[in-house]
Amino acid sequence: MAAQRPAHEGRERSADARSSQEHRNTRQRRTVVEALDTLEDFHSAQDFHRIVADRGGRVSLATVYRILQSLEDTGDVDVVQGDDGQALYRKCSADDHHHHLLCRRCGAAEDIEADVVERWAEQVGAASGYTQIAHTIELTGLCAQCTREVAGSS
Amino acid sequence: MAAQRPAHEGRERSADARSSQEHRNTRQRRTVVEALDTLEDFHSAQDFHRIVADRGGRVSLATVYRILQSLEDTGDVDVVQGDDGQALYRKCSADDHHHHLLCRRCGAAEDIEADVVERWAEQVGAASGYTQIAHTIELTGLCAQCTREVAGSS
DNA sequence: ATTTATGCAAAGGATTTGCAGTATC
DNA sequence: GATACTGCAAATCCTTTGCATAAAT
Repeated sequence: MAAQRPAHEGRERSADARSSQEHRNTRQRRTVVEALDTLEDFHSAQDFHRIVADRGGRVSLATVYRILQSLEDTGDVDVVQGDDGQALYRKCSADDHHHHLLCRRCGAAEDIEADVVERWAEQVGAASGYTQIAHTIELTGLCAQCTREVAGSS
Repeated sequence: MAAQRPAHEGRERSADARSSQEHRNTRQRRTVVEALDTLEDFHSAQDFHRIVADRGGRVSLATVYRILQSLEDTGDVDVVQGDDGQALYRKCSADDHHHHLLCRRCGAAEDIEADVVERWAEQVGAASGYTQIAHTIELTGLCAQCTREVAGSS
């Protein structure tokens, strides 16, 4: 019923409620985490599977899903729901809350901090009597590069 | 690849690029649209199918999907991707661009206009050299009612 | 040795599509 | 009557699961 909601809500999570569970340090887990660390932007589980495969890693799709899910539980990845309904994962780089600006065409991603919006969200929520406001904010557009390319070909 | 993007982008759509196509006025279309008009908050296609059925309407699931899709194209519904990856539809009450504040607990939804953010989005995008900025902004929280109820039971 | 993780294949759930039949314009 | 719309069932796509096996502690 509720709409999209990224792993990170507007609220901060207690710094100890995540990570360092008793996960077994398997090759596939290491492989996926490494891929995750390498990539800057959001990718689907299927993407990770392919990416890992391209790099010579061999991890079954089901396992990729399981690992990603486990990382989601421990708060080590950000998750957003893609347009087409597939879940997109990205390493949780900063511990602080932040948002993204994605290029619709090439997938590039930039982090953007948004004090303004943080405040705005709290404000609007409060005005309607809502509490525990969390927000999902994603900006998409065409990066400078793609803007040029698109202009050139049209 | 790109992240969630609601029916309404940050851009305004030309007031005539939507609605009033040459859709045939079929019983099933009327039925679905009526349900849509009745309900205030977001519901999945499957929800609509069931709701319509409960009211005695007989519209196949596939058709519900097709109608909802067509309404999306004409800009007559707002669409957001639910947590579990299912698309949620709601009638587009206002003609202007707006966002939502949803209650995580009871699903209530409020419209919120957000000039501030509109401007902010443009600004941030431009600062990074991005063009054609679109934004997805969803606020979730606990409505006043639910806030009370939750407080009472914990 | 125990216990958790992995692979594979099958199962699920949401959404789409092909096609023949039907309703609308 | 032509054409768009519907229903049904099959087909996709993403994701989850059951189960036997392999690996980690």
